[in-house]
Amino acid sequence: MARRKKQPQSEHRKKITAAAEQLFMAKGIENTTMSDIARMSGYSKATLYVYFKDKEELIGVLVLESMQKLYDYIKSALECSNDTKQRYLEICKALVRYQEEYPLYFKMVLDTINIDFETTRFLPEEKETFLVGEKINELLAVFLKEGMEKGDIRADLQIHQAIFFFWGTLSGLILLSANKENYIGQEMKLSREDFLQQGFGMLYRTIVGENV
Amino acid sequence: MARRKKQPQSEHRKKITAAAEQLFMAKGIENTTMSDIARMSGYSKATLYVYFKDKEELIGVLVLESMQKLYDYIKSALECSNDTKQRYLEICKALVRYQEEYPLYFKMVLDTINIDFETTRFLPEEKETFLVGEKINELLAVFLKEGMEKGDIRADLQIHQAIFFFWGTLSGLILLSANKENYIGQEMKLSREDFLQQGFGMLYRTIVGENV
Amino acid sequence: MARRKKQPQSEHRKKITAAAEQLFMAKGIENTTMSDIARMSGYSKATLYVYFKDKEELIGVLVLESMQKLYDYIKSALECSNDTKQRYLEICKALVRYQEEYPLYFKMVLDTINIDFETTRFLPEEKETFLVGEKINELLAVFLKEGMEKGDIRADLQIHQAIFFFWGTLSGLILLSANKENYIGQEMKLSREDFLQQGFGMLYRTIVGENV
Amino acid sequence: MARRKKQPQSEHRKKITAAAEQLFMAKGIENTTMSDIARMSGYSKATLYVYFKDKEELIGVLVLESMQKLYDYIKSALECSNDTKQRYLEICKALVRYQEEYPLYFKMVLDTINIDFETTRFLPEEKETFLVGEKINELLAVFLKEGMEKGDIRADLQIHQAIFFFWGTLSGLILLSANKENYIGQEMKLSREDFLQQGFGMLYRTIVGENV
DNA sequence: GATGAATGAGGGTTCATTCAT
DNA sequence: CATGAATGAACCCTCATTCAT
Repeated sequence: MARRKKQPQSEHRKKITAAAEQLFMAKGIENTTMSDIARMSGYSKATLYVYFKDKEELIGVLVLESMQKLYDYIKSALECSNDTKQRYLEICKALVRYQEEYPLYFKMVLDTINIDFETTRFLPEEKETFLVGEKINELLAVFLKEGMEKGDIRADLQIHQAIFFFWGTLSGLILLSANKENYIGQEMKLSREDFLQQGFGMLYRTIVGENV
Repeated sequence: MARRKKQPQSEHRKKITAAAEQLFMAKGIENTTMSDIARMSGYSKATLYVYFKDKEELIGVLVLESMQKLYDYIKSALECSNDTKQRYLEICKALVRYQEEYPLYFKMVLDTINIDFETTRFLPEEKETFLVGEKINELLAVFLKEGMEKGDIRADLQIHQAIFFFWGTLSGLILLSANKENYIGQEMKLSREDFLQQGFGMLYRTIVGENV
Repeated sequence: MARRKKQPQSEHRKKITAAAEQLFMAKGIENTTMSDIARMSGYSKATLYVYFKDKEELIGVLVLESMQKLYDYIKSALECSNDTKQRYLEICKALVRYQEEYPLYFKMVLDTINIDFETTRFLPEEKETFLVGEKINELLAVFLKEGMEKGDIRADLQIHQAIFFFWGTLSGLILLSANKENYIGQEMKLSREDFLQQGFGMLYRTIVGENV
Repeated sequence: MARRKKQPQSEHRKKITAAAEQLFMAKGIENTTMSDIARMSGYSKATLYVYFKDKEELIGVLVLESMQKLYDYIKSALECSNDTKQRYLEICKALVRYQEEYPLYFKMVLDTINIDFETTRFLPEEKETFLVGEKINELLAVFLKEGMEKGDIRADLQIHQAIFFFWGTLSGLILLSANKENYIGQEMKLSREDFLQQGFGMLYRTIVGENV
């Protein structure tokens, strides 16, 4: 799945991505120039191109890394408890945390990734990102199945569908609450956290099983 | 609804926005240059600046127009029927239609609009867009209230919260289904439409009243 | 000497030049656009070109007007008194006043006007400005002659030369004192006025006659 | 004298400033575009921006260089002789030469430089230019003092004042004679040189001492 | 005469990218 | 491997000016 001689992330690549990360966060991806990254990472501009094919690849790597973090977050979330609802809420927290740490990639992941790998040109990193996404989906599938077995979750639930349903609704909720935090605070008498908490609760009810 | 110029939307502005619209759609906003727009609209680059202060204003006008369309869609949706569920589903359809017609603005509206008008610099178009958004929210508030009165919708629902909940979840769902249409088709045996239909249904259940 | 149908400055032309004047003063000539002038004068941009061939002509007219003012100032200065020194100092004051009122043209008059009318392309206004300049020089010539006759001014003075000498030195002094007013205040303990006063005095001594 | 880059004046900067110089001279600063400079210097437009932050800096460097030349000229002038009058005339010659070689900067130096460094934004080059100007003033101060000690120059002369007096009058004279050379030739029967020579002589008399 | 409409011809500046060394 | 040096290709925007009406 790898390509570039994978020195375990060549130290150099790490320094560069670290610098890029910081700058992307501070000024946005579009507003960060390769010069900026060169300056901050301590390499020359040309050297950046030794380690990365182009700016796109650099971004791709960062997205991939963030996706791997998300995988870790969700994995941890599932290990936190055995209670289905508890675990569900931990997953939500993981997503919130991801959005807070990587606001830029959160959107990208929802937007462009997971494209048709037959028809579209794509970076190897994108494919890998997709694969990590798949692994996350598997994690979620297992979680749902276990919940169903316990009777905590509706038995008639279509697992794949539910996963997508949650991806969509949860990310939509989180994104909105992030972008309109002020507005939410003013209109309702709710903090972002409380608003999300309630939203998460409502969504949970859509899959909740009979025996609850 | 206010226009700066006397001319009832000076034809020219229309031609220009139409060209811009098309190009934004095809290549994205960032990748569309004023030269592109000039070429496609049949005007010279300089003429563009006669009718629009700058690229930003052009975009702002387009977003505003789309928002007004969305308002119309939702208004129509509510007039379609008296049945609460029916009306809800029509609203969802309106959103889907909006996303299909204005995929670019759909994201923008969720992202950046509704900013703090005290602290941030903003275009008059942005403020107007916000105002139209408010009008949409009022429409939705009335809809929910009526549903509650009929007993179709839970009496304990916090209206403002519910509106935001739906903005977030519905748009998240629609966006996801748009971006990953292929993937959805492959993974599940579902068309985008069916997937959305089910999703809309699940979300409706979160607010459904006792007497149903 | 005139060309353009001389309605005695067509009212319209006056309004336009007045607007231009004000803007040139406030923002500099280069930074004032024809649009600015149109807006401020209440005419359309195209109308400006009905009354003036181009921006250059507009400037030319303004310079000419200023030159005519300077003529008036100097004429008045000479009528103030019969004492040669007194009159000299009044001329100096006239120049200072001119520089203060028309700082832009002061420089232009010294720079570019009075060109070779055989070899160079020139505006009719430029020629007229030149002619006013000549009239000023005649005024000064008479002044010097009268001073010489009274014995207040050296008898061996070459009149034309002296006039040029004073144009150069006085304008140099005035310009410098205008541009470096702050610096002068700090370095010496002198106001601009006092510095100029002393300078004018020193220059006067270069032409002063025996019987003083 | 300080250089930002390590390269001992990177050859490239020299080529670029040389091209700019030539073009500024021929067409004026405003009418010279970065494209012009690129073409003439043999670099691409983008390369210009590698070596200079922007057009302003390019100009600043040129002005600074010219100022340094002027310093050299005046220094040499003072070393030419021990006779006060002789030295004075050499200084005048230095100024004339400077004006002939750098007519553009001659004006700029008199116009805008020496600004308040507290209140105004300025380029490092501008500050340096100012500093060279100060060094020139010191040279002149020493010259005047020596002349006073010898009794060649009036003992009651205020040195700072005199320096400014000469800056103003000499530069005014030189500028006028440069701009109206033809006119001078026609009106009087004098070459520019002779006119200046006489003018310099007259000005010298304003400071000449008792024992002459 | 007055102008609304339109524009040609640039302007300075930026940036991802390349390549010889 | 690392980079200094160089650039092509745009980009957004401005302005004096023209011309049909």
